[in-house]
This record gives sequence, structure tokens and C-alpha cells, in this order.
Amino acid sequence: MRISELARAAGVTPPTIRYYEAIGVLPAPPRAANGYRHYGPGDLERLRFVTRARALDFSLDEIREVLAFRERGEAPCRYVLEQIRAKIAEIDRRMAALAQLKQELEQIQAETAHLLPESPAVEEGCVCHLIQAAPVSAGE
Amino acid sequence: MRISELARAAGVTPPTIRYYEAIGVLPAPPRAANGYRHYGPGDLERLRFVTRARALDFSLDEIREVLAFRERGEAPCRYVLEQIRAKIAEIDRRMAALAQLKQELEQIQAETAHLLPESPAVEEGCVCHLIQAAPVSAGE
DNA sequence: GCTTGACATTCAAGTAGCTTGATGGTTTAG
DNA sequence: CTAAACCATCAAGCTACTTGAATGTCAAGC
Repeated sequence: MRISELARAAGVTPPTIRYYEAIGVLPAPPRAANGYRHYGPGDLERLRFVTRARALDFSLDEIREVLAFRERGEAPCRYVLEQIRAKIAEIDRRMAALAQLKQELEQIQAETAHLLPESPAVEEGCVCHLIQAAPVSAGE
Repeated sequence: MRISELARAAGVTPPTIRYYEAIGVLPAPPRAANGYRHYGPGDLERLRFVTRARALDFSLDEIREVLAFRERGEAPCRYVLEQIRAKIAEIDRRMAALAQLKQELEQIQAETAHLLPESPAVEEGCVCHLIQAAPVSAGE
């Protein structure tokens, strides 16, 4: 099949596939006489593996490493499990950071909700007190 | 004060300050005879405003816009409140996505936890079943 | 007077994961 | 025969910076 067919089957765009090839996540496929890339079912499987791993928030570097295990005939499972463990920990950290951020934003909303509705006097000289009042804590 | 002093006071690095100046988030300060940038207390205030807004997850584009309000003598509060509303909605979306992702990762962990400990037979031909088994659903 | 170290300057490129655009060749349907 | 839809390559753009190279400036110690 040609690149757009493969792309449709995997739910990505042709440039994404060429990009994956350029950075070594996908192998360079054989070309037809006109230079068009020609893919087989194995390529679709491999690409689907990549999109699944991306959906699980693996980086392309990590995916390339997992695929390298496969090339060498080794099993990456132990490595992948370790990555998953680390990823869950990071998700917890990110969710906590987002929760704190949300709380800060909601606090600003609450503090100013009764001040703002149609009271232009409040806006004079505001530069802007909404953010002025915010803490500097959160920094990813 | 000089750039590294300003940087320390605001908790950023000198290159970050030059970057902010280059993209128009901070104004170009006057220079000493030797070409060094020279900053006053107002610059520190403005920079602190920027770091606070960044901590609230405003993009530099949004911050530039808010500061433009200030330059024009208008109050950005209403605009900022609208942004905050949108930002909270997006945080909810991102947290939901992260929660789903976490659930999928934990499911993989649970499904394989009893298989993996010291059983090399499982690893033969695994290419890798952990990710093979994962759904393709989540895509930010 | 000279060196050393800590500062300052500029410009360019790298980071992640693509997307978008320019430019041009190929194939296919009508 | 032409127009649409595909393919190719290369380059640049996106966010928010960081890092590196090459060079200039200044205060202190010998």
C-alpha cells in the first residue's frame, strides 16, 4: 500500500509517517519505480504499535528504544514495565500540579466575581490585580 | 541593576530575560556606556508579573496581550477573567485525559504483574504484549 | 601591568513532535 | 488533454526556552 493508505489505516497523516522514518522510528520502506514508498501489513502493525505507545504517553525516543529491543530479538517487557511505573508516578505529579493550579485560578475567580460585574471603577488602575494577587508558587 | 541581579530577584536566568525582550514581552532597557542592560525597579515588577502569569499557565502570547492592555491604559481584568475561565475548563479536560491514561497504565500493570516475576518463558516472543494489549483510544 | 574570574554581549542551534508551505513530478478520471 | 489528487524533498514554524560559541568588560590580586 502507499503512504496515505497506511496513514489512514493507522489514523495519522503521511507527513507524520515520513517524520517517523526520518528519525528512525520506522524503517525506510522499499520504493516503487516512481519513488513512491511501498508498505506491507507488517509496517501497519509497527506503526500501530507506535501510535498505541504514543497514546500511552511514551516519547518517540522511548519507543525507538523498545523497538530496538525487538530488532535485537530481546523482550522489552521488563523495560516497558519500568517505564510504566515511572509514568504513573509522573502522571500523579502532573495531576497534583494541575489541581493546585485549578485551585489558584478558582480562588482568583471567587475573589473577584463580586467585584467585577459592571463596575468600571474597579477597572481603573487595575494592571491587573487578578494576577497581581496570585501566588508565585507553581512552576513546572 | 544589571541583568543577573534582575534575574536573581525574579527567579529566572539572564538568557530568559533577553529572550523575553527579543519576543517583545519585556521592553528593551537603556544601556550603560559598555552596552550592558540597565534595569530599574519597574522592570522587576513587570518581570514578576510575567513569572506569576506563567505560573498560572498563561502563554507568553497571552501575557504580551495583557501587557498591551496596560500600555494602552486599558484594564485587562475582564479579558484575564475570560482566559481564566477557559483555562479552568482546559485543566479539567487535561486531568480527565491523565486520569484515563493512568487507569490504562495501571490496568496493564495489574494484568501482567502475576505473569512477569522471574518467568523467562513469558518473555519469549513478547514484542511487546504490554503495549500490544493497550487500547488506541487516548489521543490528546 | 597582567592575569584570572565573573560578569556582559550577540548570534545560532538544539529541545519534542510534529505541521505547514514551497516546489515539482505522477497518476488517474473524465 | 487537463484537472484533481496523489507522491516526493527540503525548509521553516510552533512553545518557551536552554545551550554553546566567540567576544568584550571590569574588579581584584600578584
